[in-house]
Amino acid sequence: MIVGVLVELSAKAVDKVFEYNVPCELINDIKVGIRVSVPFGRMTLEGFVLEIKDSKTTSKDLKDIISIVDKDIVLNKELLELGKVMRDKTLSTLISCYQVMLPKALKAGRCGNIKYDTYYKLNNNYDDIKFNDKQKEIIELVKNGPVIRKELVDISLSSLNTLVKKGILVEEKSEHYRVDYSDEKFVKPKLTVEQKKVVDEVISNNNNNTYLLYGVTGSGKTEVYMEIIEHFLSLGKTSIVLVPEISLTPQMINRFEKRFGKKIAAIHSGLSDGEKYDEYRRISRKEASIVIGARSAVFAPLENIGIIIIDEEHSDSYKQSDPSPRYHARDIAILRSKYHNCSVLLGSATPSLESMARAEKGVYKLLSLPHRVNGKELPLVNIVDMNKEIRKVKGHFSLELIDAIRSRLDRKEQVILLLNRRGYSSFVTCKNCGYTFKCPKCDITLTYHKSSNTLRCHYCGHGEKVYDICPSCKEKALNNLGVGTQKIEEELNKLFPNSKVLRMDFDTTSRKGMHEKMIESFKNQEYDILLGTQMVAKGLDFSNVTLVGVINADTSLNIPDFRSSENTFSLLSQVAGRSGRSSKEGQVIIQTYNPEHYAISLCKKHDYISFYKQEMMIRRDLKYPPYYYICNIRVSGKDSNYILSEALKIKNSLERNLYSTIILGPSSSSLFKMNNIYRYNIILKYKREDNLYVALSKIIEHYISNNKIKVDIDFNPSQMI
DNA sequence: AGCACGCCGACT
DNA sequence: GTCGGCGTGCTC
Repeated sequence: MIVGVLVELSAKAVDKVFEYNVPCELINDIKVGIRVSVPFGRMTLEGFVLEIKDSKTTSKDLKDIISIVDKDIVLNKELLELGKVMRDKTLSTLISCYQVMLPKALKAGRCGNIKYDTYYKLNNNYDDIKFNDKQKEIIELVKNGPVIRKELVDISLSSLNTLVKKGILVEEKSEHYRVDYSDEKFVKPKLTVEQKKVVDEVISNNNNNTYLLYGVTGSGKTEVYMEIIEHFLSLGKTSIVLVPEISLTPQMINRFEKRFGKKIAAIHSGLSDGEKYDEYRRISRKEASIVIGARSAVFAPLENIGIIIIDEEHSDSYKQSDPSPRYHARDIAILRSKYHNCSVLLGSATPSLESMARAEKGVYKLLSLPHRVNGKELPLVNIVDMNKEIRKVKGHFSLELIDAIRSRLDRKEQVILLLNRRGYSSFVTCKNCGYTFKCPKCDITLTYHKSSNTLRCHYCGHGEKVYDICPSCKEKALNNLGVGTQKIEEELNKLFPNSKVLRMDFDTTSRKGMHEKMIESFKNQEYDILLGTQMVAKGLDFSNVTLVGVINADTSLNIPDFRSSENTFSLLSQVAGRSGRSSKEGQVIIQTYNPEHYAISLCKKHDYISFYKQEMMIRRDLKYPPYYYICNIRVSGKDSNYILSEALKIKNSLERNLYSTIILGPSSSSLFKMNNIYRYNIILKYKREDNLYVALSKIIEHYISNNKIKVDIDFNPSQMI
């Protein structure tokens, strides 16, 4: 038997099928999609069997497969095909596409460990032997059926082994899952008319549709998801729910567990590799039929999928950007939905412009939930103009925000404060008027480069000198921005010495389980104020929170990215939605130096539609998505001169081969020199370019086995650093 | 990724 | 004359 094997090395040069002979003793166990161990050059590698080329013959020119790694298939037919489409769409290696689908324990070159429970039971014919007291005790314990080892208290392993040796006891092993879900029953809430309508639409139309569910914060999207899942469960179909990792908290998993019990498998970063492996096996064995997880859960090996749900669909966490393959979970979901002939449901209070535009064109079907389930209006949003407040503020707090916090503390209500700290790049603003430097061609914030004391645009490479006088108000008040949560915490402690502040940011939540613990203790009202970065904005549901304060709305607005307005609008809307979620009225206070910016003023009105329309006009004028696609070509290496000259060559070659594409750059990256690696970006903007994949593949081909330069291609990048 | 092959500089 | 530098190419 001859099989085609893809080995575990993720390099373009070896990203192809190699043929091997299968020795006779392995023939019966060989299946497509299995993991095998093979000799490769002087190495021994693991890989996946992709095809059975010839079931009869063998060839002298081929090497033999060494062994089969695990007896079960790790990649089914659907995933094997999906990987090939992914490779073609992302221009990455096939092996990397397969590896990203699997939990660590099942990736080629890794091994997982399975935990077992040991049981002891009585062998059928054991009499006519003399027992001592200990042995009689054991027999007494196990005579009514198998007993698990850990329940045999005070009994040593050696006495058990003796009985096993004598053939009196039989030892049995069964797999033990490290994660367990309760099966408590739960009364489901009654849906509103609005919610029911959405559910009916999705379940009645049992076709291959992509729905965009635009539902305001607190409109009960999760309830809708669960109702739809239940419907498909009753038809014997499975479901996938994708959630941004940050909102995949025990609080959230609990809601699904209460409704579906052991039917769910939740895959999140809080699980160990072993626990993830166990969850994955429960899915493969059809023991779990509802998978909840972050981006990679879109590859869950479910069969007979009824619905794929992507919650907070605008979240950039659905795009994998760092290691290749640079895929978007939404694209994968849609590909899988075609295979399963099921629908995809994208949900958000602030849909991405791409999705909304598709819904408008009729590519997606638009559904909406315009009201909150508690019947309350969305919270009142007050904008504090920090330009006017500047002489009255104490540290980073305006008097208005201080008063509002004080009144909640007096009423024993809770406060969430958002310190907006998206991104890492530094930019220059005017302390006096809020002016920021923008690129005249690209309309994005210029980034400050300390080494050359210049401001640069990362899109087109435009650069200008830094002045210390603001061109707008002529004051000498320019500064580099960036505040930390510790600083704000100190200010809070001074302003409200009797209040308990819980600080939640990357530093305080990096220890395993801390994020969950903090959310739990804030919910139990052990703290008065929750101060945090982006992570306090999503999905949290605290009934006693009646005030949300945004310390600095502008930071995300000033990020050098064409999506900065969109990201700001959605962040502010999301965090505003944390206020007034139960019977008490909610309020939101947003501090900003740009009160008239549409991303902020329209957030005050909770007016997503107007924001969408205004932002779309800008995107059209500046040729950004969703009007144009963007592709980023990142060229990196140690020799700066060589990298730049090759980047220019790439640009020239693209200019010769592409006809309707706008080519920008090469421009130096904001992390221009990182670990002594220099980076340049070439950005492509195109509507339709038939020759694009061919042209880009040729470039990749050209640099195969050139280790002085690395060329990475990112279609629809979420950010371009 | 590894490892061999191969073609030019400074050495016993 | 040889040792070794690492650029190039191959691995079923």
